[in-house]
Amino acid sequence: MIKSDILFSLYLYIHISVSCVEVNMDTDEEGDNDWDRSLESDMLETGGSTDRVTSISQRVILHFDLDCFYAQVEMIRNPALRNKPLGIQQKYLIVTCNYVAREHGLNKLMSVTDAVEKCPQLVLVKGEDLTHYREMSYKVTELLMSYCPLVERLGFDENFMDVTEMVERRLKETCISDLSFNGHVYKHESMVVDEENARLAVGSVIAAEMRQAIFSTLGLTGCAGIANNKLLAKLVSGTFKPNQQTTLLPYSTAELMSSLTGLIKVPGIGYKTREKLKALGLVSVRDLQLYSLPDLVREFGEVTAKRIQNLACGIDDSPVTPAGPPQSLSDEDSFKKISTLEEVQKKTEELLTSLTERMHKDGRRPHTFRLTIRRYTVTNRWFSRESRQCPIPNHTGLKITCGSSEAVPQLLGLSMKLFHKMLDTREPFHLTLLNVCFSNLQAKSSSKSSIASFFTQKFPTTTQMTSQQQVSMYDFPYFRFTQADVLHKEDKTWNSMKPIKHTWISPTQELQTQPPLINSKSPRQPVLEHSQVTKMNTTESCMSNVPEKTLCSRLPPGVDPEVFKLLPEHIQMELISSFQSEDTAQLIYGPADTSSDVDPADHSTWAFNQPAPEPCESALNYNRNSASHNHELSKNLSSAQFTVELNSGLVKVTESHDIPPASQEHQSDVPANVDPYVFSQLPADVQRELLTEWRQQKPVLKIPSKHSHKTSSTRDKKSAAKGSQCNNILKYFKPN
DNA sequence: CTGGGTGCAT
DNA sequence: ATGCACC
Repeated sequence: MIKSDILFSLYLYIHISVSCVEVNMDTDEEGDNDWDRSLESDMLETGGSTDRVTSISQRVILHFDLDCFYAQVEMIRNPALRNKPLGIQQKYLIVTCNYVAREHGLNKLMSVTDAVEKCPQLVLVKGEDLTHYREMSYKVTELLMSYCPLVERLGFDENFMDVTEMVERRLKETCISDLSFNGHVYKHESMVVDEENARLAVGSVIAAEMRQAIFSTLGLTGCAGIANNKLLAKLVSGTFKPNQQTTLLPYSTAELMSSLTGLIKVPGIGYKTREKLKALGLVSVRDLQLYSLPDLVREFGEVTAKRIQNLACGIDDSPVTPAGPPQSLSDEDSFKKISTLEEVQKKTEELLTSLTERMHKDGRRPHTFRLTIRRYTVTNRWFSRESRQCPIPNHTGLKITCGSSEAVPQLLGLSMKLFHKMLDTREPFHLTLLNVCFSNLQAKSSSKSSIASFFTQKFPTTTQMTSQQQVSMYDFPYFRFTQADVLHKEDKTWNSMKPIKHTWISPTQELQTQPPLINSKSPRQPVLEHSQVTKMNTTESCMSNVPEKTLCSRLPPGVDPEVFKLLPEHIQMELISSFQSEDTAQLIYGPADTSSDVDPADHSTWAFNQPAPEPCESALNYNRNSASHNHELSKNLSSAQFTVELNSGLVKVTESHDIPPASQEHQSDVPANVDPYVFSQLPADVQRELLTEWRQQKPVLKIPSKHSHKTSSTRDKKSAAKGSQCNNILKYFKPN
């Protein structure tokens, strides 16, 4: 095979010249195609330089994206909205809408006018108050964290997870022949699990379990993407919507990237960057992949240039940075016009009142206050926010934390001072936005010396508690149960930990008998041996037509562009990646892939991935029968009354006051910091055990952990900073 | 006239 | 400290 020879010489070239890539050829199995596979799996991820550079070093990253999140929350709060077209309105915009509305042609970020024109029956719910969305959002994050602490939030409705370690653990106790992909595999109707893709397959199973957990405990559906980095996981997660999941195999990366219709679709490239790139003549993802890096550096600086070009190639070694409590709390409102000092005062006071309340509930003390305005200008009515900030005096800070009503007037005084720093009120002004923000939040120091407690938190004396997240986890009720329970049953080691799901999410047989989200299809779908699969994809995706000049300028000396051109895209991508100094990659592509659209006929994995509009029946039964009548869904979300008024053919739904929570007479034995619903869902024997423990007033188990992430050193600083506050994260996660 | 958040560059 | 960019 001529092509084989060409590739092999290239492969040798790389081994000789790229020192950071150390593929161990000796351990490769024999066979003609091994070189090919090595390139694929071993060269893409170069992030862990100390790791063995094998496929093992590849991360497994999940991205979760809840379907039309605000709309789902409102439909849970008021189930009557389920089968109506529903739009969530902020000011004049429909920020999101449910899928019934989407059938009428509605979409995100439409103006109310357009939306109502398209769908006169549209039900509108105001969504400017984010309280319920924020609460639900943190419940989702917390639930995911119960599986694995490496969860990063992106906005309210997205979460990344690094489940690499979880996958490794599971892989050890699983036979590859027993594995199958759960959900879709990008651009594949079926995929046989082999050594190369086993980790992603396990990741897809984990993702499905977590989606199921989110659904059965919170009633929310969403999509998931499974890939080797955050960028790709996020990009692939939306391939099948709603309520489905998709796995990206590494060699499909090029195809996924070239399916993007514009640079703005690349997460990390936003409006401004796109405009700058446009000025350089770069419009498509491919344009950016091919562009000269030095020129890009000239425009963006080295760091950004490399980053965005890598992104265009599907390369992203950014770590999953665990969620902590928010680092700032802010509240804002926008409006047509505010032009008098009185209006400013009034609006600021409103904002401060709610913000201060939130801050009080948080428990931490803010040390910095910021006021932001947006002025109306004809030319740039777009952006241009201006802000001034100042330290919060001690006496004010204390009043915020303790909930004193004097806090607001004091802050209002501060606000007006800041306001006058920005604006000469003798001149006329026109504001369209006000924002107040608390930042520099510090956990209130306990009776202990603050220095001492800082150190005990930050540097646990022994190997115990290497992860800052786990410190907070012990204060989180769910974790007390589940981890203690798991440890009792599983011999007190983290490594043998089964997914907490089995003791927490599905405590009853009932729940476990639900139609699983898991792939019901037979794992046996033997079509091709691995080598055949590889070969097939190698030959089918050959590229051509790359401008000669570009090629020559990008390739290292000694590599024949003609030869290089013959390589499949994904190989090229990886090769060029390795040619780059450090971790930068550039890519040479063939003509843009025109088949960017998802094939609607691809229902290969459809059966087990159907959208599930309602939480499973037995979960509902269970909730109805639960002692508290006070489960998550009703307690936190279904407690609003709605009044419907007809208004010029438009149904407006406005929220009235919340119904007080149901009584909790049956939970008298449960400590205040324990969620009765969660408790009620535990197996009876665990309940008894816990009750016994509480009666004896034993302290909650502290669980020594040898759990430590290899990435932790790279973000020690950040983790440490969050760690000092992490006792407070439970304020956000704690039910109720 | 989206709201609320994060992180980086300067 | 402030603005920019991003989701």
